[in-house]
Amino acid sequence: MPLHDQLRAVALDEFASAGYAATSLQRIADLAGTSKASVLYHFSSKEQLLAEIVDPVLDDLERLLIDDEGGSVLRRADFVERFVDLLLTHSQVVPLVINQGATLDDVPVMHRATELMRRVAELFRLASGSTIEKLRFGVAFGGVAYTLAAAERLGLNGEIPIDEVRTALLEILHDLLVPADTPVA
Amino acid sequence: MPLHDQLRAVALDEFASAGYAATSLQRIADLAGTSKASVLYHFSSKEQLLAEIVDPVLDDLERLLIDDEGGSVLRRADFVERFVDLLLTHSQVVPLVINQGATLDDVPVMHRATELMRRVAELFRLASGSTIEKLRFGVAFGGVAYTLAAAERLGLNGEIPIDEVRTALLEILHDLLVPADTPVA
DNA sequence: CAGAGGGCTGGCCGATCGGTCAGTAGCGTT
DNA sequence: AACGCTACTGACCGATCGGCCAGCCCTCTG
Repeated sequence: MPLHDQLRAVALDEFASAGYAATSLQRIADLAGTSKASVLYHFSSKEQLLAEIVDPVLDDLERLLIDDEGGSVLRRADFVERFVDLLLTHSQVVPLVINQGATLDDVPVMHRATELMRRVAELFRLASGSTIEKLRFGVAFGGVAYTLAAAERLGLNGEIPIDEVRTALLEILHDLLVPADTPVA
Repeated sequence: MPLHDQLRAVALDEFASAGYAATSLQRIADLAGTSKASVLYHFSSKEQLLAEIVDPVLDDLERLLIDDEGGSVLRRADFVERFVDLLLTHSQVVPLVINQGATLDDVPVMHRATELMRRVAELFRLASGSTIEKLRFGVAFGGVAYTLAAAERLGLNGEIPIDEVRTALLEILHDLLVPADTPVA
C-alpha cells in the first residue's frame, strides 16, 4: 500500500478511537513507521488529512441526497436502506463525524458534515413534525452511529456477521423512521 | 454563586460543547472572569475539574443500578423511566460522557463511566441476547444521548417543553427496549 | 556522467498547553 | 499591631503541539 494511503488509514483509526485533537501528527507518523515531516509532505496540514478522510464519505451522502431530491422517487424505506448501507460502508468515519462534529465545527469539512446531516433531517420533514417525530429521527440516526462507534468498547458485540447487523439495523430504523401509521411515499 | 461553582458550570458548558481536550484552563478562567491560576487553586488539576463534574452524575447512575440489582424489584419499564429522568436531569453531562468517553478512557472518571454503562447493558441482559436485541440497546441508549447533544446543533428542536420531550423519549425507549413479545419482569 | 525531481528527514520555530510557586491583598482574631 | 488563614495572581517552567525549511538520498532521463 502506498504510504499516502497507509497514512490515511492510520489517521482514521486514531481519529476515530482517540479523537482528532488528541491524535498528534507525530503519533500518526510513528504508527506508520515514518516521520512527522513526511506526513506533512503527503498532506499539507492536519486539517487536510482529516478532509481527505471525511470528504469522500460526505460525497457519497450528498449523492444519496441528490438522488432522492432529484425525483423524489425514492420511497422512505429505500432511502433508509441505502442510508444504512452508507453507514456500514464507512463505519469508522460515521462515529468520527457524529461524536466529534460539534467539537470541530470550525474545521470546514466538519461544517460541511453538519450541513449534510441537517439536509437528511429536513428530508424526513421532521423539522416540522411533532415532537416525537423529531426525537425519533435523532434517536435513530444518533443511535445507529453510537452503536457502530461504542458497541465494541462496551463489549456488546462479538464477531457478528455484517449481514446480520445490516438486517437488524434496518429493522430497528424501519420501526423508528417508518412508523406503521405514517404514509410511506 | 461561589466562584468554585461558577467555574464548574462554565467548564461543563465548554467541555460539552467544545470538548474536554479543546477547552483550555485559560479559556475557562476567561469566561469566569478570573485567572488560570485561580482555577488551579479551586481544582488541583484539569482532570479533577472534570471528575467533580461527572462523578455526581455517575453516583446517581450507580444508585439506580444498586436499587435495581438489590431486589430486582424494578420492572424494566420502571427502570427505563428512572433512566430517562436521569438523562434529562443531567442533559449536559450525558453527551459529554457519551461522545468523549472513548476518547478519554485514560482519565479515571471516564473509565468509571464506561464501566457503569457496561453494567447498564448487562442489566438488560443484552450481552447474551440476539443480535437485534444488542443493537436495540445501542441504538436506544446512544440515540437518546445523541439527541440530547446534537438536536440543537442541527436546528431540530425549538423550545420544546421538557415534559413533552420526556414523554416522547419514554415512548421511543419503551418501543425499543421493552418489545411487545418480551416478558417485562 | 550530470542534472533534475520526487520522496523523505532532522532540526528548528512560535504558540499553547497543564501545572508550580512565591508572593500579596483582604479580613477576622488575639 | 501582629498574626494566620483564605482567596487569588503574575511570572515562569517543561512538554508538546502543528508547521516550516534546508538539505539528503535515490532513481530516472539526457
